[in-house]
Amino acid sequence: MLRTHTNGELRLADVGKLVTLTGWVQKNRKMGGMTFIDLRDRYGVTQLVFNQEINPELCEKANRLGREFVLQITGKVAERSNKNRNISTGEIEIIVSVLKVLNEAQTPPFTIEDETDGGDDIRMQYRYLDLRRNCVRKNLELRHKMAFETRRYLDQQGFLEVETPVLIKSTPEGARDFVVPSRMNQGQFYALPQSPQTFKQLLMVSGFDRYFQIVKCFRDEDLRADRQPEFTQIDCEMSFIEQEDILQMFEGMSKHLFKAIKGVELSDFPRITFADAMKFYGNDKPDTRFEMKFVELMDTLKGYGFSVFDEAEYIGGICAKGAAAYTRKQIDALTDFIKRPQIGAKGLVYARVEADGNVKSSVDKFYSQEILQKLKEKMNAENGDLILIISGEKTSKAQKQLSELRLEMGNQLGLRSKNVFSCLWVVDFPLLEWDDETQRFYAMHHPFTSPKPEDIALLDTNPAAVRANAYDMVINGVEVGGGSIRIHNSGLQKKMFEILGFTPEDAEYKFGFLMNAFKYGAPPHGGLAYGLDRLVSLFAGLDSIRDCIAFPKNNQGRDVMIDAPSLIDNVQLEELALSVKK
RNA sequence: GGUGUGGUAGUUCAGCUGGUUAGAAUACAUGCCUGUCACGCAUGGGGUCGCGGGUUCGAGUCCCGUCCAUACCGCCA
Repeated sequence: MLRTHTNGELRLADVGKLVTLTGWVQKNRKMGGMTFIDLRDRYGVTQLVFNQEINPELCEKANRLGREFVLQITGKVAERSNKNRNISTGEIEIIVSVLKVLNEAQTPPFTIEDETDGGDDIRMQYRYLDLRRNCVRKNLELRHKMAFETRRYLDQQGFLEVETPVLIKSTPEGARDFVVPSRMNQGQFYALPQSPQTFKQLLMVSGFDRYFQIVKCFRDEDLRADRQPEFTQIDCEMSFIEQEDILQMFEGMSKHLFKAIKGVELSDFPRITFADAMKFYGNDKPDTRFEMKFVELMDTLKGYGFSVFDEAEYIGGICAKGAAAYTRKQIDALTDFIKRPQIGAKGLVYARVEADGNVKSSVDKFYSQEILQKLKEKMNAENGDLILIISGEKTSKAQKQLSELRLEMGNQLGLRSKNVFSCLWVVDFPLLEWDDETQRFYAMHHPFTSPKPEDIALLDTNPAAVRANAYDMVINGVEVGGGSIRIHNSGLQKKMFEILGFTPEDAEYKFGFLMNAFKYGAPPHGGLAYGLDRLVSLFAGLDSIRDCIAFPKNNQGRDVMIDAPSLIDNVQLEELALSVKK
């Protein structure tokens, strides 16, 4: 070993020991007669002292050390005369007697500190330096701990981690596949898995009744702060279970993680149906850290000559507690916010409930105080509250807009603290989703999701109304996981493919292996997959999942550090029998 | 594919209504400094104002195009 201790472990009790440390120069403070160097590694920082009077040559040598030089030093642990209470090793320092430069370093393009002077771009380009920063390293440590606790919990519950292949078959349902050309089978392509979905179902057929895998998944879609082209799932599947068993098992896992990692005891997760989530929050992943539920106002406000409302298919309001003091300027800003093209609302109606109980609205022309009092009652508003109302010609669109407004108000009123965790299950998702553009149904979850038994009859008459045995785990408005009870009957699976517009040949070509497997005794099964990146971000209070990924891609799907993707040379193309369009 | 924001020193940014030699902080270098820990003080070097075109006597600033970054919408079974 090149060292006897790390830079985070020496304390007063170690005073007098002769130690050897290694690490990077965090800071070199030259005081003239003496020099202090902060030596950093992953465990912390230890101060080194060099004294001109005691050892002038060594002190001179220390003065020439730049940031990020790699050192090995030997010296005696001493108590500091001036202690630094801010760091764990702040009561001691090392009086260095031997100094060896293990490697020199160029000056890094940004400072290696929590409050770095580097922007995102330069930090990503030099990610290996960025990862030296305390705050970034901590995120990866948290990620490790969460993966470890996940394995511990699932192992205790009898789950087996089984690896599934990464080179698989392209089945372009849903997200676009990343595709890999085959050299030995020219003109043919593997796809990278969007999830190990079919494989974990096959493992159920094989009798691995409790499977999990912490696994990379790939989707070739546009990126977001919470979306990377490659991301990690905690992928789980169980046999001989019902929906309730899955919810219990993974609610238990979430509770375990919160307890083990954050020391937080969670109470049981409330459950809300998809229909109610849309009705009360306009969102299938509601942020339930705060109430501010939608109140539908068609009966209250329609038919009084205000044409915008009279012609609306939906009128809905939220009640912002204590926000009646909002100025005209603030309300105008909210109006601008929801009018942005991304949200696209036409306008915002507001009603202030004043201190005396009177309601003052932006549509007083059309509504008497009597009606406004009814509105106040319906909204369950108290004096000092602000009622915000959005209407629209299409219910789903207006609810979406109101949802954005609700979240923004939550932000503005400070109701979305990163230290509060509100978990719930959203259940009873629709099985199918109609797409106007292609004039066909798509599976809302995926084509292996089973319909609720009581809704199966509707498959032929009203497919849009069929509910699925599908569920999402939502924490603080983040969809951290989702899953379903699967179809385990080849006949029903065949019917699903039919409804989804697959020809029998198509279904056979893409998923024949699965339907075939179901003929050989498939057990009832179902599962769930967590987005590990999102879960870690949530635990760490990060704004972007990039911050908990060691080497993430940028907005264009590029790794700017290694400069990928890149061109390949003609020899490679020829081997693959590919040509690239110019 | 679309909308918004941004691109100026190694880095993070300021630079107004177009007008002298483009600034600050930090980083870096040199010197001074024996208890610093965001050390301090002094001095210094450092610029293709993303790129191309246009308007103008004159463009970092205005216009057009383009590239890059970023947030969001579409997309994400």
